[in-house]
Amino acid sequence: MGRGKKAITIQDVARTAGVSVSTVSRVLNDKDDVAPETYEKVRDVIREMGYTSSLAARSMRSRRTNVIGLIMPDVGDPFSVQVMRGVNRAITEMGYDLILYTSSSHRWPTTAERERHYVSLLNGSIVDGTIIVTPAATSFSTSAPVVAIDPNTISPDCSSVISTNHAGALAAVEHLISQGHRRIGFISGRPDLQSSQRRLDGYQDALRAAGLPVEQELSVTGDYTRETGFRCARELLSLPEPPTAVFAANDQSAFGVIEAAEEMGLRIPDDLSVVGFDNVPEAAYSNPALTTVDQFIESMGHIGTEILVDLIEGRASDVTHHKIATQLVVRDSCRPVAHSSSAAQQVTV
Amino acid sequence: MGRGKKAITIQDVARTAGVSVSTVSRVLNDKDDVAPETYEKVRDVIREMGYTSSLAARSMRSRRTNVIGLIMPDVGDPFSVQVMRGVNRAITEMGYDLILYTSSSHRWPTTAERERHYVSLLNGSIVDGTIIVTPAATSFSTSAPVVAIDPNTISPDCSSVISTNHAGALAAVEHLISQGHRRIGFISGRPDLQSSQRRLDGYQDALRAAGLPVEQELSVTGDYTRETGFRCARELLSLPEPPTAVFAANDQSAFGVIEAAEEMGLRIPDDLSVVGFDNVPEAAYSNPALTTVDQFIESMGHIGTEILVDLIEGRASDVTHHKIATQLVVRDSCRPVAHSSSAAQQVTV
DNA sequence: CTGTTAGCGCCTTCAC
DNA sequence: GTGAAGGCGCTAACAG
Repeated sequence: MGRGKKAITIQDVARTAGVSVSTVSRVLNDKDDVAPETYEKVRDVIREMGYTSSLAARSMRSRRTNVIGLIMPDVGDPFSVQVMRGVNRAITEMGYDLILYTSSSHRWPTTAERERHYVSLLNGSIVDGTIIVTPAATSFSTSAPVVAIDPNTISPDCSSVISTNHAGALAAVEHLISQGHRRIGFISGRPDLQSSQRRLDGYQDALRAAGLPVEQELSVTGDYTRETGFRCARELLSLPEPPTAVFAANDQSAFGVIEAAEEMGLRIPDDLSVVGFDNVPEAAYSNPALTTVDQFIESMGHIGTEILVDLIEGRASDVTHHKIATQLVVRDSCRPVAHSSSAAQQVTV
Repeated sequence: MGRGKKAITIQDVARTAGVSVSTVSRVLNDKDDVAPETYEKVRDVIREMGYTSSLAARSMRSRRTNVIGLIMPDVGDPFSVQVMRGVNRAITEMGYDLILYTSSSHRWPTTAERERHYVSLLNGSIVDGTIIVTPAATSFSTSAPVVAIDPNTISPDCSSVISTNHAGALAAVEHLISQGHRRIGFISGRPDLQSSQRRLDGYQDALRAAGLPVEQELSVTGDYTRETGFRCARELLSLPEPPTAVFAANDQSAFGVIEAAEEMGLRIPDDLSVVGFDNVPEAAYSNPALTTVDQFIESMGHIGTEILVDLIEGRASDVTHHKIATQLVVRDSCRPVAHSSSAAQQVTV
């Protein structure tokens, strides 16, 4: 609707209802010491005028807005979207509103600075607390609580939610090994994230446990994006002796691997086995359906929100680091190496 | 980081810089009447203290926050995500910040009421204007401008961005007809949206133009979701005389159709041709790759933002309704009916 | 029960 | 070029 219509304030409501602003405020905040008839009358006026109290003014007076902030690195990537779903479900249950903050990355030199800017912008202003997904920053100066989903390696002194990345990676690589794969490539995630580091450890530990060599050339550094997964896969598959299987640190990277393999004329799983990590919804729909490690991302968002609300409402005060158990999900992107064409290849060599 | 740390205010900055708050305010807003040395000093103090002005207080005084709001029906659905990408790119270019508002749906009886709540909550408060995606509400009482992406049928008196839905649907169905399909099913979208209505019109007009009958049973009402697409497809394919092709009003529905077809043992495109609408990124990755109508969703978000910013900055005052041209994208989910098994079926009947 | 009085943190005249 | 005062819309004491 058009311009010029000045927003109606609590004053307008008070005037037309014939009461004082404080009475309206009381009704707004459901204080009990208001006469039923007055309450009704004010409620009616509020409804009729379509009045909504100004978030800005409200948050300036009371230290509670019932709004929580969510800061994510990139809207649109499946991981973040899943976290958001969990957060959204949680706030619904707990009676909060959600504000997602995002911004022009180019105005800030580094992601970390950008994040810090948002946190201080939101926190102690219009938001009671903030959830930050895969943070690059390691500390925040703010009066309101912050919880990190998939935190940085520099363990921040804020609460966090993370999954059992090491165990998950172990399970994924063991699965591959049990299928007879000996040359297993690895594409890591964003190096600054705990999850990435732990998955690399898991990969290497699985190899060692099976008595396999940990070869440098089979392990390349990615950043959890599809594009990088694609590039890294090309690199791995162009090796003189390419891997027969690739463990990608997340599903996005795994999709990149599949794309690269297809482009190079390799069939999955016949010529190359691929395992991802995350179990984003797309993993089930991809072709072939992706074998991956479920880390219950939605739950991570949900639990993170619960922790945050506990902090906000004073039910908790310590920093907590919640761990979520992962689970291997076997689908169609892997098969025993014996039947793969690489085996045939070995014969010819 | 921890609790208790009271947020630092402009007063703190003023005190430690040895100037008055108004001087700090001037520096903050880049007013020119500040002595260079004072400016430098204040800037330094601000940086050192890590001060960020309170969004709440700021937006209460000045009618400009450089933040625009985005309200979408469901975070996570590909259409909304694409719009968000476009909006995000636009605000980056124009130096704005973005706040996405979402909330507990159960607290509000209808989507429309919820939307109105957000608009009045954000607008005239912490946001200079709002973009609303596929709105259910038809009007908003607010002082700040609003632009709708894919607006409601009740043409709202706010600016909007929409694509040439009729032409797009026409092209899609003509494509199917040119391949020999005569029984073409249609799954509509959310009935309250202009886009859905126009796509239905396009479907019917294409049929009529080709001299084909418009049969009631071949046209079912969906709501742009994958689940409903799935249900509708089962319905269509269970008909005594099922269609040989289905035009789904959007890609999500089309994915549902593909899923349903597979579950019923039909192969795509051999046994059933499918066309979608939107050309979301997933359409290219699906199996088979989906033939669809591109409506350049990201551009819709980008252009919508440009319109909004023009409104905010006073460069425009009229409501504008921007149209984006659609384009048919042929991929692998359709094939001429002559080779399909339905043709064989006709022989046996 | 309800109205009056102070500000919350900031920006904007208006003096100096 | 800079400071002081007023008020944005609202809530939280206090009075009555």
